[in-house]
Amino acid sequence: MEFSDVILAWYRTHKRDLPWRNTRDPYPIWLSEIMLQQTRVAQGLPYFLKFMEHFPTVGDLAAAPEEEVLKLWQGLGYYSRARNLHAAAKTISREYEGNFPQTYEGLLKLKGVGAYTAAAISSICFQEPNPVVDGNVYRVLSRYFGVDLPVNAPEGMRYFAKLAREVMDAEQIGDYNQGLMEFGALQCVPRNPDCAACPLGGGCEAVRQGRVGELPVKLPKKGVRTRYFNYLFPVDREFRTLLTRRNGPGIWEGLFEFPLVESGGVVPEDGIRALLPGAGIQGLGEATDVVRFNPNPIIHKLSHQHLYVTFWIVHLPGSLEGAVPISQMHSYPVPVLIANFMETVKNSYF
DNA sequence: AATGCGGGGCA
DNA sequence: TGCCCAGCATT
Repeated sequence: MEFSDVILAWYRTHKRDLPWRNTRDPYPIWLSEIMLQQTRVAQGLPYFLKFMEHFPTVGDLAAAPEEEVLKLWQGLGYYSRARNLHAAAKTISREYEGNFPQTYEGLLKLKGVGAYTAAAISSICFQEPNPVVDGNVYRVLSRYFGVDLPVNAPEGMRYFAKLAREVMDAEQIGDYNQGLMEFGALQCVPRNPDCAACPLGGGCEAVRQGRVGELPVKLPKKGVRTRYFNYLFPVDREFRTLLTRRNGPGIWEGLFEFPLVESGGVVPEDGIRALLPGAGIQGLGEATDVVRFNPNPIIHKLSHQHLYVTFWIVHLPGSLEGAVPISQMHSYPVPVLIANFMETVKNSYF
């Protein structure tokens, strides 16, 4: 048996029963593919179920306000995926009369759909023979064929794209693609794979050379940036607060947050008042009282940034312009960091 | 060609 | 702690 036959045979007996399998309807396939970009199945699954329930069709998704889409996406990260998902739904609904493009090239035009996702949808839904190349595929191919080109550099990406096409099974492309990814996720795992139990064992170049632990090769990524965030949680006379939308570019674009002042380091208790104007919010200067909420900064780690976050309670004697009742602040799409604070402050303060 | 973009799980 | 995850858009 050659490579693709082993993958297909393995897939038939090991495939997980997931809700987007056993369908060729592009809507759930597309939704799952977007959600699973850089995201584990276990993390994306509940979001998929939630979205399918709220938006049974692409038309339902297109008709929703972006804020509602972001709220449902809250916690899944990489929020541009949600905004692009929504934009693509509008395109499909309004320009394509609710029908998905049925070719790789057509799918590629949709916002948020790149080479991987176009290959996945076109192969699974329309049997177009395009190989998917994701993190799983890089790992399996680099090991089985003993390729040590960096998978995150252009030359390596071109090489693996070509290799992937050469070894695919064009006749059963949908199952082959899903099988190869499933194989990477369950058998050819990143660390300490059980090569003794691998159906490809005999033909694996990495096993033969004793280099399983070295492959795939990845170029080091840039270090993380450290930032200091001071969130001002205004509480006015009528127990209302202020939430503003983050307009990009940058992290959490499209999500809401409390007035924010960034500083060069952790701000002492007697230093916060001088920073209030930095939030650019009228009325904060009239605060009777500004109290640090968390004694030590909350360290919120993102892939590319480490945030040291302090929340400050800003008591206002008057009435705040454009404020939202504290009882309703939970309905806004916010970063996990803000959601956690809202939950804590609700339990400990009010 | 390089960089930025979340959050969670695991050894 | 560092690495990885069904990648993409932007520069």
